[in-house]
Amino acid sequence: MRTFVVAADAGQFQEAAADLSITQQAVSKRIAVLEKDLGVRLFTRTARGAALTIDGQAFLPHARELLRVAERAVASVRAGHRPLRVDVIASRGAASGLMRGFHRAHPEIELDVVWLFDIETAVAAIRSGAIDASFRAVAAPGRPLPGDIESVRAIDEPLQLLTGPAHALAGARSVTLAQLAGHRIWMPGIVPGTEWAAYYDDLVAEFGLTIEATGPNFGSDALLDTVADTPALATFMGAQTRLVWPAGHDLRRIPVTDPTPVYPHSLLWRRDNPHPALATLHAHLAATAAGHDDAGTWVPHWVGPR
Amino acid sequence: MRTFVVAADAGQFQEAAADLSITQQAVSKRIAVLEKDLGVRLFTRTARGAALTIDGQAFLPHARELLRVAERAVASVRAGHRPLRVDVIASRGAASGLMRGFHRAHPEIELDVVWLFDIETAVAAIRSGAIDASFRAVAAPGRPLPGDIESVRAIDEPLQLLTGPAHALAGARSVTLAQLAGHRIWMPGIVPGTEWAAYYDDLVAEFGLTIEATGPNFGSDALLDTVADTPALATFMGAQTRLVWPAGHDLRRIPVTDPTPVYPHSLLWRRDNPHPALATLHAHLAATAAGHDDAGTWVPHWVGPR
DNA sequence: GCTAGCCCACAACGTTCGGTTGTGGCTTGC
DNA sequence: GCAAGCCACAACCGAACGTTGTGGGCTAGC
Repeated sequence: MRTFVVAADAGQFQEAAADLSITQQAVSKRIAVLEKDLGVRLFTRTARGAALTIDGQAFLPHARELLRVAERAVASVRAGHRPLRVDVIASRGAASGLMRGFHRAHPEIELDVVWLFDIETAVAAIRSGAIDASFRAVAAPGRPLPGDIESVRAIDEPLQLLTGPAHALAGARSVTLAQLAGHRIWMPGIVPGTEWAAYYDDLVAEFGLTIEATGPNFGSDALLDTVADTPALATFMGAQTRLVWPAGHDLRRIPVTDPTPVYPHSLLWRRDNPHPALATLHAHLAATAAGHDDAGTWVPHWVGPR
Repeated sequence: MRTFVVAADAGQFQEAAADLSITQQAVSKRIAVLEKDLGVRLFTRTARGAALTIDGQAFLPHARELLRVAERAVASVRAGHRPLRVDVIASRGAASGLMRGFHRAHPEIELDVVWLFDIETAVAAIRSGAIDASFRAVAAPGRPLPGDIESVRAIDEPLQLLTGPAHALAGARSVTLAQLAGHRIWMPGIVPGTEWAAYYDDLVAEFGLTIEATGPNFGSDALLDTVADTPALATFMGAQTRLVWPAGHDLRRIPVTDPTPVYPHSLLWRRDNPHPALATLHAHLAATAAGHDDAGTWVPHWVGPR
C-alpha cells in the first residue's frame, strides 16, 4: 500500500523506488502483485512514468487512509508520546459517554479507552504508567489509594431498574428502593472482591435487596434478552448507559427513588504523570460538570465527599 | 493484524489458528513478530490461553479499524457492487460540496470521488462503466452527448473575482464583467480542448476579457500566493469553492455582475447503469435543488436549457 | 528519421520470511 | 499425581521478495 501511494504521488516507479530505497524493479513487482490481488489495473504505464487509472484514483484515498490508520495503530502503543489512555468501568456507561464528549470537544487529542478488571488493577496500571487515568468508584474501605494517586469525583450515574413488559413493576413511573425488597434483581457477572461488587454489597446490606449474581455472564445481549422475557427478573442499569436494544423486545427503564442509588465515578490519575492531555481532560471535566444535588441520592459510605 | 484480532477475540492462539486454518505455531510466530515490531507485549500467555495486555487492549480497536479500512479499500475497486463512483471537475468546487452534502445525507452509501481530465474522458468512462456519474459542463458545440448518456443541470456555480489587497478592484463590493476588460485575469492550468477551456474561451470572446492561461499550473496554493502578492493579477474562482486560505495573506472575493458568469455543472450518467445509489443521488439532487433564477447570469450558448 | 534518454517489464538468482512438523515446559483440574 | 490443554522453541522446507542484468517501447531533439 505504501508503495502504491508513493508511486501515485511520484507519478513514476523510478522515483518511488528511490524514495523507498529499493530498486525500480521491486516497485514494479509490488504494484503488479497488488494489481493481481485486486484484479484491476491501478496504473497506465507510459514512456514518461505511470499515471493512475480511474480504479487507481478511487483506490488512492482508501490506501492513504489505511496508512493513516496503521500509523495511529502503531502510535497507540508507542512508548513516550502515546495517546491518552483511559480506563472506564463499563464500555457503554456514563464514563464512556463522558469520554465521547471529550473526544467531540477535543478531536485533536488521540484517545484510547481500555477496560480493566477492577480498581486494584487500574491503580497498578496508573502507577506503572500503562494507563493515564481511570474512571472508577474509589477503593473500598480499608484500601486507601496510594499517596501518588490523586482522585476527584467526576460523574454520578443514577441507577435505574430495567424490566421486561410482564414484570410486576413494569408499569411504574418510578420505584423506591424499599419497594424493591422482595423482587429478584439479577446481575450476572459481578465478581466478588471488585469495587463494583462492594458497591452492590453495600446497597444490598443497607436496603435489604435481593441481588443475584449467580450464573455466568454471557454479555449484555443475553442479559437483556433474559430480562425482557422473564417476568420475575429485573436488573440495575446506569441511567446514562447506552443500550443496544435487542430487536423485538420491549424493555422498561424505571427511575429509582428514596433514595436514588448513584454509582460514583471518580477520575484517578498519578500526580506526576506528564501527559499533556491529562490537563485538558481535567479542564473538560470542570467545564462540563453539572451542578450536583446529593439530596435524595445514595452512595456507599466509603466514597469520599465531593 | 487479522491474526491479532482473531486471537484477541478467541482468547487463545489455538482456536485462532483453527479459525485461520493455520497451525498454532504460526499464530504464535505472527504475534511474536508483531510484538517485536511494535516493541510491546500484546498478550499475556497463560495456561488457559492468551489475554490482552493493556497495550493489547489499546491496540485492538486500531487493528479492527485497519481491517475495516482495508476491506473498504478492496471494495472500492471490486467489480460488480462497488461504491458509487463520481467524477467532479474540481476537488473543492460546488460539485464537490454537493457530494459532501450527499454523503452527510446518506452516510451509508459508499462513495468514491475521482477527478477526470475533461468531459471526453468522463463520457468514455461513464460509457465503459468505470465511473457512474460525472458533474460537468455539457459538451461544447459540435460534440453532442452520445445517445446512451443522459444529463440534467445540477448546480450553477457563480464565478467571483479573487484579488490581493493591492489590486485596483480590491475595494469594490462587486464588479461588472465590462469593468474587467483591460484587467489581467490569470488562470494557469487551463488546457485547450477541454470543455472548461471552451467555457472561458466563450466568456473572453463575448465580453472582451483578457484571460492568461500561460505558465505551468503549480497548484492552487501557488496560484493564491501569486494573486495575493501581485497587484496587477486577479483570477476567477467559483463562489462555492472552499479555499485553503494561505496563511498571512489577505485575499478578496468580489462578486461579478451584469451578468454573473455561472459555471454550469450538469450531472451525466449512463441510462442503463444499474447502480442503486444512482437513484438516491438523483433524489438528493431534486431535494436540494434551490429555486433557480437565471436572470442576470451568463452561461455559454452551447449549454442547453434547464 | 534516426538516436539517445528515460521508464517500465521480464528473467534469473539468492536470501529471507513464513509456514509446517516435532517437541518440551507450564499450568490447571480431576 | 497424572492427563489435558495451551504456548514457545527448534529444525526444516518452499514460497515470497528482493537484487542484478537486460530488453522493449515511447519521446524528444538534432
